[in-house]
Amino acid sequence: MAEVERISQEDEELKMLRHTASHVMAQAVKRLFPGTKLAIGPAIDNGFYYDFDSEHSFTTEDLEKIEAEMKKIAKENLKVERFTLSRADALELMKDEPYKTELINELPEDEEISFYKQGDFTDLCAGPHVAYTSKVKAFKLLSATGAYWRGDEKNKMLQRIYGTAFKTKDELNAHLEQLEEAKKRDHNKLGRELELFTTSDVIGQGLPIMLPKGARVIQLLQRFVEDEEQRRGWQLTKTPFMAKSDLYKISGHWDHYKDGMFVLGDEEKDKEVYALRPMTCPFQYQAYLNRGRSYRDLPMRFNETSTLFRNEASGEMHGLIRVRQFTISEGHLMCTPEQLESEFKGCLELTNYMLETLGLKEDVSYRFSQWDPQNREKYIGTEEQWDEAQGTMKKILDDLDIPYYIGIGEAAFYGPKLDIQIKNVHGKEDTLITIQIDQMIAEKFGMEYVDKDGTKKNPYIIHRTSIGCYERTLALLIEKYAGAFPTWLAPVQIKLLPIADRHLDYMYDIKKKLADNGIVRVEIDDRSEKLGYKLREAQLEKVPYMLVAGDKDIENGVISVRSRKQGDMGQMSIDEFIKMITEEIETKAR
RNA sequence: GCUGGUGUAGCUCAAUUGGUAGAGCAGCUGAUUUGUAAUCAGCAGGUCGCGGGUUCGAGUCCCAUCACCAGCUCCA
Repeated sequence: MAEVERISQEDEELKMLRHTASHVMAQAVKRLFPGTKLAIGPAIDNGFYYDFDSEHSFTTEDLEKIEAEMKKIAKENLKVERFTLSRADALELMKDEPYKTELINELPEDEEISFYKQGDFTDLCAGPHVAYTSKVKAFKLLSATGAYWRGDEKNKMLQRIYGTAFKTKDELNAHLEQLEEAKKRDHNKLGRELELFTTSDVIGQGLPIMLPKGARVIQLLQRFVEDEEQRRGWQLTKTPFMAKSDLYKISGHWDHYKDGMFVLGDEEKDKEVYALRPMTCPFQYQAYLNRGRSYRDLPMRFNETSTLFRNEASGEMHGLIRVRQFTISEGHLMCTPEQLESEFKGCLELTNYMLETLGLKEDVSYRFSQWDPQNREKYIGTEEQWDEAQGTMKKILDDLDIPYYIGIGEAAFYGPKLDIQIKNVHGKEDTLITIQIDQMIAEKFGMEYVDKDGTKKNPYIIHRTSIGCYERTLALLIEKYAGAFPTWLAPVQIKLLPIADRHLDYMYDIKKKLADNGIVRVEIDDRSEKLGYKLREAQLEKVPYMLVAGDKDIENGVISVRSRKQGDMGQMSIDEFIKMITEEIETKAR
């Protein structure tokens, strides 16, 4: 299948409309805040933005004013006209716009310099646009935030206003409603409400506390992953959470990643400096180096449920998606060049199996992350080595028919990656899983094997995760299922509801019987009679099964079953129920 | 790290221009014994994120700091 374009589902017309909306917004801002300088204002997925440089910092109230002005501009029904200028005339026209001037100066010699004009507003722009401002009628400004000029943190921070626009008011309202719905599924809100995790001011940023229910889900995932990996020939290691700086100097992390590490001690003063590990690689390599290896030992597949520490910048943290301490289903695979393709395939198959089981398979996309030859200091190795590693990966991806897109500059410092990307409920994309080929680091660590011909060679290394890191994966699962986990993963699978106090003992018997059959994620609501069946929504909706018992059930020795999926299932014997739920858990049904 | 916003009870939110911190839900106690979204009564719950300052007096104003949120940059 090879490289694919990421096709935007939006049609060109909608893009044009949004682009024009961004011009209308810029026009409104110029009218209301005359000194404002313009940067850029494109259409994006789901909307548009414009970056401004202004003394005034835009507030929510300003957004309302700008919206009102935009409505006026739409009403004025200005014609949107395109014209072109010579470079000199273009620079003259934009002499008060430093950002536009910079853009004009960087346009290639032979490029046509086009402008779009609507009434009192003219903007440097490649277009295209809709013909009249009156087309921009169903729009809404969403937020005012900061953004660096040209996306570079060394540049000035500008003010970005995001908005969205649709052809009709109905479509706009539907979209806004969708945004509200997404907020409700947000793992950072829902996960706290459901008591999966919390945070604490005195523990610190990016260090979530897993509450019993969240810890339970992660434990279930972890057992599932470790068992499956073992089945597929992976060997578990347990390596230290920290090491002397020596280790990271060999791996190159000390030079390339030190800012991202928690360093214990002072390099100037202390004889030895330690650092918490930001990745597992160099530790598992030591396991490989335990003794001499032969080609007969390969492939060697090491896995580890590995806790890592990364000193992320303070503004980066987000719920369980971006944290400073996390636990990843880590693995490193040492193999011969001949084995690389089939082993890579094995890693991918394992990953796909995990994604399918979790129900996330249809939500991911594949990114072939390559180095950026323009930014050499970010990477180790020679151009030849990178060409070879990327060539190998390309061949593998093509042979495996993976529909990928390319991400330049997204590679690890030691090699290319296949990143499996997923979007959260707000449409923001993150890496869930990564599989990387590394043809460079084995040599640095002196990792060798004796080949058939008696010569020593460096193995190829695949760095990979099978399910990603548990915190992030949990976050995505919370959002995917809106907190209603599949039965096999649900922290509480069954809620027992006695009708009245006198039915409580019966429920304790039921609970014991379930426990005897290995079903322990069970809660008795022993206050249900006190609450008058006032059941908390969050709990009720998120629990796969509720078992109710009253006089009639006890008389017949049965329970009344209510399933989240199927509703009222009527009465059944406890044995029947156990059989049913056990099967559901075993098949990991969604 | 940068830009902007937000921190009042477990949760959702009040508190005139600076003048004694309130409500609903949740919790606890008691009554009620009821077939699935709200039974009744009572009780308790707060160093207004933390620390300074201004003031006769600060939840309200100022400074600093921590955390949370949106975005940028960075990243699993």
